[in-house]
Amino acid sequence: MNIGQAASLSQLPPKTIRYYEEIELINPARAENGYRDYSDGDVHRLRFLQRARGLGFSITECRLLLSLYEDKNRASHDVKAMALDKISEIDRKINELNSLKETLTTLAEHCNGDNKPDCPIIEDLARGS
Amino acid sequence: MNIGQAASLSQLPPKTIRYYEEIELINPARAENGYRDYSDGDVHRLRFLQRARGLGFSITECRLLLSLYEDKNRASHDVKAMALDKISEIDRKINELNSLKETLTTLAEHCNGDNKPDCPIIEDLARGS
DNA sequence: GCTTGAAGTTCCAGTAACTGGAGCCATTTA
DNA sequence: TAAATGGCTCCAGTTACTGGAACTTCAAGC
Repeated sequence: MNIGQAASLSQLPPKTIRYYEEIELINPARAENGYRDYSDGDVHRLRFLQRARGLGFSITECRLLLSLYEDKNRASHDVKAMALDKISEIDRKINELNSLKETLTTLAEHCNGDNKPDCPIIEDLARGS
Repeated sequence: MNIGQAASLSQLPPKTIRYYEEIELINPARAENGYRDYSDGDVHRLRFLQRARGLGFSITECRLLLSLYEDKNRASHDVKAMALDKISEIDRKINELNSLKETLTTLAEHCNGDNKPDCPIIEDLARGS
């Protein structure tokens, strides 16, 4: 498929997809006319990148995450260690999102009236985790 | 307190903190000697920024989130609408992190032996959400 | 009191990860 | 066949930092 379809399936702009090719995160085939030709696998990869980037993982971390699945040469216990490491990072992020959500929920509940109360909720948010 | 202490409390490098001042995300006091002087409130703000940035929110979004708490002039229903909007975004991120975590957990469990199996888990990951 | 090293300051240049635009070619649609 | 649409490359600009030079300030030891 062309880059446009890959873009709408992966939720990434074409510009970004071309950039990911430039930095060798993907390597799509080329059609006879010179157009990039994306496979379903390519789109899955792009979709993964879109999500992981949106969750605050750097390109380097994305490369690592991708390699966890794809690098057949790495020793199994290394894969496991890295996976476990990433899992605890993910747990941390989930906790932080939950505390942020809780704060926003409280805010939304308390701001029903016409006047915004002077809620110092940010203090709790910034303190906790 | 000086920038070094603010840095270690907020988990942000001093460079980044100075940059946040430059783009007017914080406005610390100055001591007589010209050193920046951070209050507890400043540190909370920095800590919040550190977390929100790490969760994939852009600087613009961080500004919005901060303004939700601090802008006394905005109408209450606007605050509520924005808060609810951010809450659904947070829910989406949490779901994505959970699916990513599940995938990595499966990977870690399946990669106990000496040889890494050829798991096509990435397919599920990239497809789902 | 002096020195020396760590930590602060500004300023400027460089990097990561895109993003927009010009100018050109290919394909689809009217 | 003409025009709109979508692809291509290349280059410049933006966002969000990050590193380094050159200088000042402070705290600790002699």
